[in-house]
Amino acid sequence: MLVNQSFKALEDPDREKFYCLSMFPYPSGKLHMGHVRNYTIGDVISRYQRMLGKNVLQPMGWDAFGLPAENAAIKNNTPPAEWTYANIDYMKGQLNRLGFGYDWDRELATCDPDYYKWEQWLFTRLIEKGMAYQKKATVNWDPVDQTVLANEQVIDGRGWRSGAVVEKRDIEQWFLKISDYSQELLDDLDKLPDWPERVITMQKNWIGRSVGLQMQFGLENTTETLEIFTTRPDTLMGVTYVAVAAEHPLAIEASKTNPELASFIEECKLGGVSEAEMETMEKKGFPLGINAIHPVTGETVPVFAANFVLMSYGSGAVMAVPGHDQRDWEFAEKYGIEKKQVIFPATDEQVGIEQAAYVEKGILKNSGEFDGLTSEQAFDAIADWLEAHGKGQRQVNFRLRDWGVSRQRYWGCPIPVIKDSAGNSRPATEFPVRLPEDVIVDGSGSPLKKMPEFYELANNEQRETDTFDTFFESSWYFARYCCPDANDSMLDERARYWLPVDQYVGGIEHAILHLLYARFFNKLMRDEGLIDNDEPFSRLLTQGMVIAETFYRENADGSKDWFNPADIDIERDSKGKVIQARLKSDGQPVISGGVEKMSKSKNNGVDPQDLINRFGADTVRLYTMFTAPPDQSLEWSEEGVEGAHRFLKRLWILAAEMSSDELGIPDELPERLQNSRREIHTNLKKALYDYERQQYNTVVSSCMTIVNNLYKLDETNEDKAVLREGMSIVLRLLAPIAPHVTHHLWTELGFGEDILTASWPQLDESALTQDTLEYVVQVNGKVRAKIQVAADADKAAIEETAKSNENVQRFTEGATIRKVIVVPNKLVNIVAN
RNA sequence: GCCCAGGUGGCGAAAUUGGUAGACGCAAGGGACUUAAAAUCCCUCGAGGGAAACCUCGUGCCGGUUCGAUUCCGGCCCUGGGCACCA
Repeated sequence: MLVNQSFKALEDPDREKFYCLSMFPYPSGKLHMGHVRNYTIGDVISRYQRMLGKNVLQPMGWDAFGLPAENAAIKNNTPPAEWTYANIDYMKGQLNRLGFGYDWDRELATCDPDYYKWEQWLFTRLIEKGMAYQKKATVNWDPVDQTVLANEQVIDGRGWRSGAVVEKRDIEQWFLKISDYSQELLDDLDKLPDWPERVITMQKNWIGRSVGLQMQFGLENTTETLEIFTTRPDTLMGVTYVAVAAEHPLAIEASKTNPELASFIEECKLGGVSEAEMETMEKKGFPLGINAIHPVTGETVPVFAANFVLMSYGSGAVMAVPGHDQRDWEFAEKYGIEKKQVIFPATDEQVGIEQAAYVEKGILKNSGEFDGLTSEQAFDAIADWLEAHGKGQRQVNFRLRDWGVSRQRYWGCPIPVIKDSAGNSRPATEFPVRLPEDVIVDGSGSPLKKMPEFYELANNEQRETDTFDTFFESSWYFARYCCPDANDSMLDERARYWLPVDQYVGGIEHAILHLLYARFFNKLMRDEGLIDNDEPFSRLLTQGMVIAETFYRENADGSKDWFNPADIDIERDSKGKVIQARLKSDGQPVISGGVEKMSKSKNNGVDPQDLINRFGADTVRLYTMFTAPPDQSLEWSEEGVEGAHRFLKRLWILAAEMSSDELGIPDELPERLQNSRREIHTNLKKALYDYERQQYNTVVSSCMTIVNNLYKLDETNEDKAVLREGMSIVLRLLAPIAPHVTHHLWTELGFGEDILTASWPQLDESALTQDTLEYVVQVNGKVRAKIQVAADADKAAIEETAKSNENVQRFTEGATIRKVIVVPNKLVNIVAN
């Protein structure tokens, strides 16, 4: 195939490389508009960099393991592998019809044993290094289907298929010690100046470094202690109770003699494990009938079991300060627990804790020897006291938790671990550990657990039947693209040539998890000696969602039927405002449900294939680039697509009426044509700037303005020369966005062989010069006039012209001019009163 | 609940980052061409007032800083993304 060769990337140490990567798709069936947008942005950047002369690599592949394949398998009775490979086939055809310049020789699919064998190998290395370990973790358990559910499969606390109330269950799982890299993952964010600020902030908050105090509360009548961490030691003297997880050993022990507590603990097992659910559910607790001993005062405070404390995070116990933490305040209010105010405002302001917790920092009172200290001073004083008394120590804590990579699913990479009859694990030694592909999935239990031919080994040993989290595969694919055929190692020297990725493009929804895991994996691979770079992605562009209007009718039972926007007619009033929407087929009204992310459930998706068939790939690409800046959401509009199509037609017609004579710009041009050239080059300047800052919607605007100006030109040879120059500029500016049309016109007009290898247009600064400039004149900040001033006029002359303007005089008459501000080349503001 | 964004004409948006608010496009209205329609081309297009010149108001809401605020600061409201097993 021709496209294959044009975009084949070879390592060439003599050329500046540019690795442009778009997040690979999950092969769900067919491309959706979100893919089209993502890959158009990536392709525009790749072609732009290529026209700048760089050695560009743009690969594509498939994030092929995942839950939807199992769901499709249940629904259609097709093996996940078969379904996945068929989807890959179809979607690859679609990508090619959109004209994306991929090096298909580097294509990879994560479900290919030649791919996943290397992550199995790496995982066994991590086990040997102690970077991977096993521990119990809580999952959503569907008691009817006897299966683990993803958070997405828990709807209102119930299993999506069975409808059964979901329970929490602790099972043994594999973890990666990402927490060992917390500090480096945080620090290295400073090495990423070309990442969006919001992504950096989100990652920082997610890693969540805090300096606090780890301390031990005693327990009455035992020698045991409770480990507790706090970031607010200054409020320690306000502790009035301690809360432990419902499944904390202390709670379990107490429940043996307390049936009410036992049933409370049972109740806490209901519901899912997601943080959003944990944080928004009603906070409940139950006293254990045990007291904890305050480490400083020695006073006793009651211990509660609480549903919002999780056993698997931290030590499963928290101290509670109702006076200065809102959640603790509400809990204390509910259970009649004492609230103690120990922090007071540093100002004269009177703030109590009767209505709500006082969460600000301030001055300590009611805190014994710490009275009068500020919160900051108290932090150190209390930490020193506890350290001196051996009851606690300062500690840096991270919110980031170790990454649980075990999944109790079939369609994933088998975890390469073998267990002996005693349950001891050892890493596998031969790779790949191949996933059987001819498998029946029925939605109950784990298919691999029902396949002795997979897990049974000699000597009574068994294979692990869990598979990896699919984030595992997507955490290193960017490196494998550099050397997808490396047979002897995970990566080879070619990875050192191409990495890091110069530009990564993908959805904002990946701002935290995927990007953090990929950064982590990059460091794991570096520490394994496979690559040298610290960070995988130098520059990041997070594109917004594709959204569209929704329309529905409500049925008698309250359910809704959703109609596709393509099947709706819109009526507007004389100002163009929408007054009514009707279904085309029956002419009856439908209700507008607002603008939402394109989805099957709201039936507001648009099929890219249909668009390509009707308008061509260039129109679809141009529309997605023009309608919104890449990082904002893009609202679908049929009329907008027609507008993009209209522009390409205008470009085509203008070119068709041109001659291909090579006319140069004469040294002397009439003022009319100097103005035309100034318009062209002003817009070229904007477009060059916008290409660099990746704001492609205004690149297209500038191109449209240039074309509008070219349409105004006359028939003289001088006009034709300006037209030819303008056309050569606009074609190259548009080439990365609409490659097919521009390539055709480029060769047709005799500009060159291949626009892809054409030189990037250069700005002619001399075309921008002007004899006179327009200044805006303001009086007290309000625009009162526009004046023409010679370009070389000095400040005094500009002021004089401004003051002498008739309308300006109207507004300054009778007032004293206090100040005149002149902003060069822009404006004059006269301050008068 | 917590973290992060974003709110500008009828609509998508722009404003080179503190200096003319609304570029470019869509929709709408008027006109030209046509027997007619489509296509194409030309004009109008934030709101209110005024023959006009021009004036007043206007960038989610309230307040502040500044000669000047869509842009900076403080407080609210709404919408969207993420919250560790969707990808």
